[in-house]
Amino acid sequence: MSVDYHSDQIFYRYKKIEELIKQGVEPYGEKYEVTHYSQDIHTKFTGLEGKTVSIAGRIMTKRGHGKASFAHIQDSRGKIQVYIRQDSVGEENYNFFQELDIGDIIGVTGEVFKTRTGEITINIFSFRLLSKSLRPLPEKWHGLKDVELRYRQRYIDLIVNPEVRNVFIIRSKFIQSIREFLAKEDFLEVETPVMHSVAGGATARPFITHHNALDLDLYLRIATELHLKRLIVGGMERVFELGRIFRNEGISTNHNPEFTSVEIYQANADYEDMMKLTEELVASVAQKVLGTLKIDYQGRELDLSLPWPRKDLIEVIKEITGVDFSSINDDAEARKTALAHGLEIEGNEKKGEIILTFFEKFCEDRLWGPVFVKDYPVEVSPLARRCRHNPQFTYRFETFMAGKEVANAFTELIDPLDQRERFEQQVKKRIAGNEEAHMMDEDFLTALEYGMPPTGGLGIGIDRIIMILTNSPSIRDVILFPTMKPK
RNA sequence: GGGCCAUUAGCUCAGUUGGCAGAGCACCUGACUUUUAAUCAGGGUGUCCCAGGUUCGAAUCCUGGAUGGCUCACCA
Repeated sequence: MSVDYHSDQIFYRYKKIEELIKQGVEPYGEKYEVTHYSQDIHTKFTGLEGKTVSIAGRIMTKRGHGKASFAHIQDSRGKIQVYIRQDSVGEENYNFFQELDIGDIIGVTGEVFKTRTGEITINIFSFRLLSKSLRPLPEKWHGLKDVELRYRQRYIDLIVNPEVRNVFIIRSKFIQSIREFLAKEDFLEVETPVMHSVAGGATARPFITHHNALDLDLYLRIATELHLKRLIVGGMERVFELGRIFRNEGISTNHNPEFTSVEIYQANADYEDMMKLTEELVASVAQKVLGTLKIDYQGRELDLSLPWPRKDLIEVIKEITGVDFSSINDDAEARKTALAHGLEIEGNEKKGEIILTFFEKFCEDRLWGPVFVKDYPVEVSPLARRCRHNPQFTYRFETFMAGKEVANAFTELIDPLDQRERFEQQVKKRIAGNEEAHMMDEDFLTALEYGMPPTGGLGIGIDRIIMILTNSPSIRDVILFPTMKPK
């Protein structure tokens, strides 16, 4: 048997397993019939006092007092104290219980009572070892703090740090509530390919994989956008997809290579409708999951009460930097302004690109929000419809909360001729070396050529909103297994 | 990819000027029949992240590397 007992503690526990087997005790048992969760016993104590209950969970603490012992058992809902005494289970069983270790999973049956110090407790009269733990758990008082271990061995983090479990419960409820909200609004959840022959719908570098039988390189999707719009062409007037997307870029407290988005498309709608949908969806789901619209994020309040303000991108830049791009008329002048503000430029940027850079560098992280920033330059919005009053801009907005971009939406570009021109502009950038620029997607253009109804589209970054709702400083705190280099 | 910081017992952390490797919890031996971070008596269990170097002597100083965190760049 190959057991890594590099420490004495693992060695002792391994010896215990051998001893158990010798005594005919199964160290890895079958299921235990449970009647309650630990939480039930606390919340329904009045009705349960004196009754017999069965629970199963992991031993988290142990306090032996000679011929009686206390322990805490943790299940998915919390912890409950158990009490066992030799004169109620017999000497043999009692000695066996004493041999159990912190970390072992056991099932217990006993009577609910309250100790003299007032703690709700189960007085055990029978129990069974369900799973022997060979490795010692981190310390009970300080828990597991080493962030590397917390991410690499999230299961330990979940066992010993209850607040971590809570983050992921909120995450699950949040996602479930989004589904419920959209279903109620008649949106249909769909699943589109994760492997794409053209990676489109966003400005990002894709991961590449390979299909052996077809001898074909494929990209992992960087967005769900273009397939969902094909479905709008197909007459599915309200669709959404909630799922993982992949971008082959840097890792930071706000970026993980794989992350979760929900993209929502609604025919006969525009970006004004998407703003309403965004604020209603986020606010109602936050209210449901957290019970409040006033959120504390890293010591500062974020108020999600409706309506959220709408601001023009150009106005936001003017307010924060003093630069008025509405009076800057050509690319050269825009570049000069960028240089004057210390931005590094290559010399061939378009005005629209400079505007976006200005916004990202000087404004984004100062938008506590929630706020909708709207009307983005056409050069940086190749899938959005041009504004009627100014074709240099598009009906696109991004939503900011706590200085983070959490949503991106447009009145969709449905004109196949304009779309082709936009793709061609992107392809030029690709050829010039910009690996994030969009690829030409002929198949998508063909779909548009059949006619796509006027549509509003919206993408929401689930992880970032969950960061905010759970007051988490890093995206890795809301992803169960964040991307790590192998050790 | 750049900069800064971290890595010492299973976990959380000390470690002074370069001079025997430390504490708490956990663990081991024993006592204890309502404890609450149970208590009491005894026990240190270690590849000081790795590889070189300087030195009589390195956890400590130097060089290179690994992993992680923060940050900048890139992005959402």
